[in-house]
Amino acid sequence: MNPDVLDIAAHVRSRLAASAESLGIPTTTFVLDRPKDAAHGDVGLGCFPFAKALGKSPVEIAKELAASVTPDEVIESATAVGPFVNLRYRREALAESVVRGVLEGAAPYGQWAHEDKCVVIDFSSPNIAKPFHVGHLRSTVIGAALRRVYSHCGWRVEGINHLGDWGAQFGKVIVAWRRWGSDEDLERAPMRHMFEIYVRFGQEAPNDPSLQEEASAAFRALESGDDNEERAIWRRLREVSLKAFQGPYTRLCVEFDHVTGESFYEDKMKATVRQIEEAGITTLSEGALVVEVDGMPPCILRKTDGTTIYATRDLAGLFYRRDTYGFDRALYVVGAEQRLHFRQLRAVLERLGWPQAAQVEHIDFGLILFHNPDTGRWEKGKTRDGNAIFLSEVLDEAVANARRIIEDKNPELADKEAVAEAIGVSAIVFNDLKNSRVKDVKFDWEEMLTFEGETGPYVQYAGARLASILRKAGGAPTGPVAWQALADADSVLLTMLEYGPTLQRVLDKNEPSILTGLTTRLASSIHSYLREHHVLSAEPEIREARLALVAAARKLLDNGLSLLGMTSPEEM
RNA sequence: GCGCCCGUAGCUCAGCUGGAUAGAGCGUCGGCCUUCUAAGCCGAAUGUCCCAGGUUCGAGUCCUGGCGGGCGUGCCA
Repeated sequence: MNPDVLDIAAHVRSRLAASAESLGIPTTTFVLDRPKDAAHGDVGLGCFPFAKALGKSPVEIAKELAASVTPDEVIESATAVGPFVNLRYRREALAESVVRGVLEGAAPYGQWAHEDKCVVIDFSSPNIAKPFHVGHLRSTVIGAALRRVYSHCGWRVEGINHLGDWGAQFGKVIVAWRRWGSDEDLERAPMRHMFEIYVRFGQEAPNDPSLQEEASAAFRALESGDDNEERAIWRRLREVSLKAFQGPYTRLCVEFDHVTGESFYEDKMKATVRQIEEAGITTLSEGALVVEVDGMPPCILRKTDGTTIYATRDLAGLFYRRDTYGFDRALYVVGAEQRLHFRQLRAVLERLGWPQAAQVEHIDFGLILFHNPDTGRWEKGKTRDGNAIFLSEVLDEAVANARRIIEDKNPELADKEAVAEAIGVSAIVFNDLKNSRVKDVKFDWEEMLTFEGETGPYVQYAGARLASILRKAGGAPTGPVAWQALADADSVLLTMLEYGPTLQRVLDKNEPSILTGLTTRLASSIHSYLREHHVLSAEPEIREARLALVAAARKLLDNGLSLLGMTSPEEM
């Protein structure tokens, strides 16, 4: 933290710890949190865990501890309420610490100090044989958010788009292209066309066994390494797809540090397999080279037909990442249906004796479910007519909705199109990041296009109101601020104070929804505050203090949203 | 069959390392725009935290066993 700005949370923690120590209380198990009832105080500490060690009741300990924490420039009071010690910040200390902390970009509000830690995040990783549909949204959006949060918190981050650009499916793609591909259609609607011929392959294969054989042969030819016809087709289709993906990535503000697909490991696979063989943990089983793992099906390294499988490529990727980046954490933002695969990978690493095996984590997330009106249930995979919903359609629909609402609510708005894009796209991102990862997401147009309540636009709207006040005031105050004037803003300030711990929890659990929740609560406290407290018409001293608060809240909201991959329009 | 995940208000979900009276949004009902954006605010009603045991001073949270749903389960990713 900026040495000029006092970190009041740390201050309270150390004051409490000092008092606790003098009473013989072990401070390792300190759990400070915000009391459920705000009337109790700003920070609470339950004394239950100390009772056994001290041989006293929690109530008694709370009383003693509260008595030993004397007020100072930060702590207004420490009171025992039953078994809890509750502290109250001095309002001016709270306001100054938070508002200056944010405005001056001090950690944890601004960039955290660089740590010598590296995280490798594998996310998005679309299969380039298939269109970029809504199913890819989750990995993309969750991974991109994690990438930014880790970076904000001082980690070195290697965000990798591990494209699905290799594997047996490309045999099918190549054959489908040879039979039904059209240059003209590929030019006009590349993803649509590739999807169509891929689907056609799936439809015709059951009636025509030669297709499947041809596909296997094509992948063998591709994997042979020769510069043959198969490779030329593969290269061309890969390029076209990659270009087509750039559209959604740009709209979603998603960036990667490396775009290295499975094909990147083509020439590293042999060495990987050899290393694992040399470790003596492989066996030959039913014609395939496998690693047996406890309580699970074996992990296959080389199929009976001699070609590799995704496990081989993921292992090659892990070897590469370890050697190249020396990661402390390796995250795979991949759907929950691949849990077994990642448990197998980790088990292989453990058998290899990797010390960092436990740091290889599958960041799993739930499925996107579609409503089936025939069964009345939510089901995996397809929409009713069997068509995949393209991500760009979803974004377009949300933007169109934003456009309609702007026309209705704020028709005078300048630059409507850009604002509609910002609102629509962010609404989709927010919708995907608002619940915990593991929950399945029900694909519901109505819910996604709702802009009221706990939604992206709700949070953006709070930011736009703040921005509007700042605009009218001509900016944030520059002179000294009468912090005590913000005594009535504690709900906003205390919520802002949670920013640091929230980011820490996002990292601990690899769970962006925790941050989404904070932005919602911050927006909510802002909306309420603005209703009760007028800024521009207040007495000069109060007006200046409130402006400082408004500037800080706006900035923090903006920071939080950009970490999530959302934009905050100045007006909406 | 086995493994893993989920089960909290009518619906969608929060609930942090077990701790204070289980909370939001949507929907319902009732208020609030001659003051900085009503995409908003305020209020009301709404609970067998799936069930049964157990551990604990204390369980929505931990353990065991059920029930319901989902995903996966050897050469797709």
